[in-house]
Amino acid sequence: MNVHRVPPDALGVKRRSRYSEGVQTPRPRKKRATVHDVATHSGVSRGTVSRYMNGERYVSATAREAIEAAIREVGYVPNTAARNLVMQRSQSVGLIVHEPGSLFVEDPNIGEILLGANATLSAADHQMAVLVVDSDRDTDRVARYLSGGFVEGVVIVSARSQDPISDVIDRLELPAAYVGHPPDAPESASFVVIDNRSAAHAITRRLADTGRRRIGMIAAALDRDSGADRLAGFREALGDAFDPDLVERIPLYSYLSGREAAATLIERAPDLDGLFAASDAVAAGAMEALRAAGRRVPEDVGVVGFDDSAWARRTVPALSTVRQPARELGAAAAKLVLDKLIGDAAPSQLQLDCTVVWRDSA
Amino acid sequence: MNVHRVPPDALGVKRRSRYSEGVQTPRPRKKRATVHDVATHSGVSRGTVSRYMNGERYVSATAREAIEAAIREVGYVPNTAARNLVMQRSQSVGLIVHEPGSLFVEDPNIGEILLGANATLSAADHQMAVLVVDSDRDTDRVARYLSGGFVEGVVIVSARSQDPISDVIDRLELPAAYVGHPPDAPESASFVVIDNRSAAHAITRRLADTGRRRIGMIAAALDRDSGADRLAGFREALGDAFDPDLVERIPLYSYLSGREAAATLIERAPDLDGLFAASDAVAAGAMEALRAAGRRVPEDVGVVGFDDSAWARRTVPALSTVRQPARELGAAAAKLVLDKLIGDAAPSQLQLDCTVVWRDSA
DNA sequence: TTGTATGCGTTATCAT
DNA sequence: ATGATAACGCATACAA
Repeated sequence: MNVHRVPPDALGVKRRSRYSEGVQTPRPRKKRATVHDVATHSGVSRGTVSRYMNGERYVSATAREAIEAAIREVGYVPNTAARNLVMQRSQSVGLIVHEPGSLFVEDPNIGEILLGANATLSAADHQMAVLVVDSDRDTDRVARYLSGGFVEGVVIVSARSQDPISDVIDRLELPAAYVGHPPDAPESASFVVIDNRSAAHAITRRLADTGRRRIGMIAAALDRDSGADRLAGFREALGDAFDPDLVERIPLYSYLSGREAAATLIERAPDLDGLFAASDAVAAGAMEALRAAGRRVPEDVGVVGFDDSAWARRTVPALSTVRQPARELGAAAAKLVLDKLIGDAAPSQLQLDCTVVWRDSA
Repeated sequence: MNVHRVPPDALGVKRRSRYSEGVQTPRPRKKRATVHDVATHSGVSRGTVSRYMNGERYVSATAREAIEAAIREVGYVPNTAARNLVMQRSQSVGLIVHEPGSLFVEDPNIGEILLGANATLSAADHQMAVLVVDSDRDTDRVARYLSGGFVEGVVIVSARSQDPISDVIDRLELPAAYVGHPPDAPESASFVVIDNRSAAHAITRRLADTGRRRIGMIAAALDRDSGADRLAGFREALGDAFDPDLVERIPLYSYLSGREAAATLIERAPDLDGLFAASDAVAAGAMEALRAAGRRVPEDVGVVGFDDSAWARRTVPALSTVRQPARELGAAAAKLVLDKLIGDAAPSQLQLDCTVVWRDSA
């Protein structure tokens, strides 16, 4: 009956009463060799072995050789848990992915973000541990994990509003950096975001420059910064030519809503000749609707998307879109955490530029 | 000058001499409250606090209240590193993703595998930590991490041939389960695989049953079991009708190589009327090439893929393919590790069945 | 250059 | 029901 309590108020998460539901047979692990074993086998003291391990000077050649032989002999492998305990550092950083399952699988950026963060952390010799939060139970357990000294800092990808994990991070004063900007983000955190507004501005401008007169938009996720900023950029780029009737709003970035929205839009405005979709998935859906309505892309309607995801290369014709520097986002977030780890870098907000990728759909 | 040596022979990996390249200012962390603090503040002993934390009986109501107040007061959060050290368990399992970057981003199954593994581990209240191996440096660091008691077991996804990580796992006798079957897998490990051969056989058979006479294949990743077995199943299904000239080989499962390979193939064999692509991404690329060459799918050429990834539903027409139970693969692998953690389950090999999903492309 | 002793924060074993 | 005390494996200040 192995029950462990996390102090409720300290973490601010619903307390879990049990570590494990089932039987908890503590399986007898093979005993591993310790510094002590190496010391006795090599005839030196533990201190000297430790010094050897940490590469300090003042280890004689004879001692070194004896130690190396002993290590081989007993098969010594350092215990990092002990090392962490005494050094108060783990050389590792958590990366929290907080997404409903389907999105995690679909989102093309997430993998790149992981890779970018890992590359940066790796260069600084920090281990990245990805923690996926997929249920309330996960939330709870991850909170315990974070509080346990496993990680020295954390990168958060796509945090939710009112995310309990954010509370924990805040309370623990864990150095953190967010990719994206959750509405209720803690003051102490740093952020890396893309400049949605100016990117939307740029691609809309470019669409207009191809001679399109009646340009509409399918705006999505207006409750998030990303969605709202893309609409703002679109509006800004069009200036006086902006027509509210040409904007169709949908809640999520999805293929299906994109298809429906486009159908509605061309019915309302048959003279539509340009379309900015808030994401590539939306754009793909819209292109399908346009095709079904007998409009040719790009001849009749120019279509542009956002993300440069796998969708963009799959549509026919290939989609003109905005490339999100996903890898750089991950790298930058990791860098921010590392900075906080070294000195006490002030919370900062980084904005990365996107690039327009012009293909055949407009 | 913080240098740490991993005993070369114990781990069998190239030894890293330094933990970090740059300056290593050990940033003064905020001192966190300990059991000791809680004990003194509440007027009970450390033992009692520990018992309270672990939910054991024999804690009086008065003691409980005093402890709870003290915890709130000092903001106590348990230190898992210390807990791990004394308990010799971390309640967490590593999941190693060993992929070249691009593949990690492209592979639709990896996300599902993660989710499946996480769900299973989560149910057993174990934390999953995803470790991505993307460079030699990563290999080294992950080896250290594994040896450090951070994780009690490990799930390995898509291990490479001669993977140094596998050596480490073997040497540490870390309970492990592989998703997929690396050629030089250690005897001690367990595996979860899909039956690539018979799945390839089944879908090829079905393709032939639609009346196709000249059936080709784009075979990928032949250095892995998955790739080799799919080719074997294809060949087996065709029997005497198998024509080596109709097989095009590519190194990776990718859209672009699929497109190129298909172009080559129809040039070499213009009478091609059926095509088995080793993955959906490859199939999508192939369909693009067929379209470009003026062939209609499925009228002129029937195309089938493998994976039932997101690709399969994006192609026009929708792709007939083989569904990989990716989520179940992850779940099963995690379960195997958990079993080893509880008792000493013998290494086992699990084979999961795939199902043919027949859509419109053939 | 090396050995000794102490502490890191917890759990566990004894007493009481 | 509770309090002392000994581990856990390692790093390090200090003594030698």
